[in-house]
Amino acid sequence: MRNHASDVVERALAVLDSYGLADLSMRRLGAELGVRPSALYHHFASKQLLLAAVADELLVRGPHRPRPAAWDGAVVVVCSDLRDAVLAYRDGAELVATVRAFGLGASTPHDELLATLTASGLPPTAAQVGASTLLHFVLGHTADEQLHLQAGSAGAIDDEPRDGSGFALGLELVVDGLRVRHAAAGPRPGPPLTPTGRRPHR
Amino acid sequence: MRNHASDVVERALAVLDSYGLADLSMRRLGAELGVRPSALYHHFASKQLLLAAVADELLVRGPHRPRPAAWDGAVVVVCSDLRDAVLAYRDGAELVATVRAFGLGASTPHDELLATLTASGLPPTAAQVGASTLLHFVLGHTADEQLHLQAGSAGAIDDEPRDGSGFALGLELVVDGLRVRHAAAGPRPGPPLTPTGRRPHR
DNA sequence: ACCTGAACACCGTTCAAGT
DNA sequence: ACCTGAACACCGTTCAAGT
Repeated sequence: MRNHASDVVERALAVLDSYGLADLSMRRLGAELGVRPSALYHHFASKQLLLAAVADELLVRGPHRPRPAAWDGAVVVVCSDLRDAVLAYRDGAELVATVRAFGLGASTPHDELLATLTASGLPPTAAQVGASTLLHFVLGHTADEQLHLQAGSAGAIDDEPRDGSGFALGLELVVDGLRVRHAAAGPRPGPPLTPTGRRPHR
Repeated sequence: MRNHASDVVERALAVLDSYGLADLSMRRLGAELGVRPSALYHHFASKQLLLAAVADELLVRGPHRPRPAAWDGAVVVVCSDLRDAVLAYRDGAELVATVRAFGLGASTPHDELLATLTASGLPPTAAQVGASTLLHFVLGHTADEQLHLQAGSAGAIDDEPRDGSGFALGLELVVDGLRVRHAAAGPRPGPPLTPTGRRPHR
């Protein structure tokens, strides 16, 4: 089939969106590409590295809105871009969180948050904690939303429905005395989430 | 061998602490109990349910310090207890987070946080977001600590060492205008983390 | 009540060999 | 450069049958 690494990543994104992260196996992906699973190891040394590449591609495909000059406004936009990027693919938040946990992936949102918070005048330790906290917040909460939406559509877990209108209603974060107003974006209108926990951005 | 469900949970905690969550398989656990893997399904309908019971037991074994009367002080203690509970077993934070993500487990910390924030006079939506955010923060950050400590000891991932002195250095959370001071506990002395990402509490 | 034995339908990964 | 074929060492789960 003469696939490129980019073909593999693209197909992986399609499998992810259609069947979810749990069903994104090397064997499944190989079959989808008309290739033996072992062939994938020519392109990626491990599944972890493959997933890292998939997560990076997912983030690249997300929105990249212009950053406001003010650091607190910039933080809001970075977090919103991240949220929209992971919501565009099924299990996107879980994927990015997993890759991050393993210390892989480009981690552009983390770097940008850290740079923004540092540029705001925060001491390095506070900026590190702030960036880490914001990422946990956005990815964790968004993963919850996606997971519960899928559970609801699959009928796997019965749970009272959560409001999916936004992930940081009226929330503020104060890092070492400096305020990040609505740091993780307030309730936004936007199209509602699909029952698969996926939402097209733009 | 005539095991009880409680024997299975106890042994699972031992396996978790010795070999980590990834190596806690039904087959491994069965072997450790001198029993076929299928025997475990007499006690728990699925691995998920087993893990939920293990996570609950882990939380029960954690510290339960008295809650201050003031709601913001109580939040600090609830979060600190949670942190110490999950730090007492290898991969504890990851385990509890996983179980929580699947909507299983007693979720006592979540309920208590929600009750505390609600009692503070927060509107229900803000209390929900606050409880969820605090949990993501504590579990996410603690999981990072444990994971990176293990990675360091195993030499699996090379990464600049993070300071493990605390997980919320000088951090405050403001939910809907009401301040939760040092909500997730500041730097505490306490014994340092072991290289396996585990710390005996008390 | 608790467990065995055997099977089913899967995993990630390695590696010599092919084209 | 990309892939096959075959193997290795695993998974979770089901289910009739044993004690």
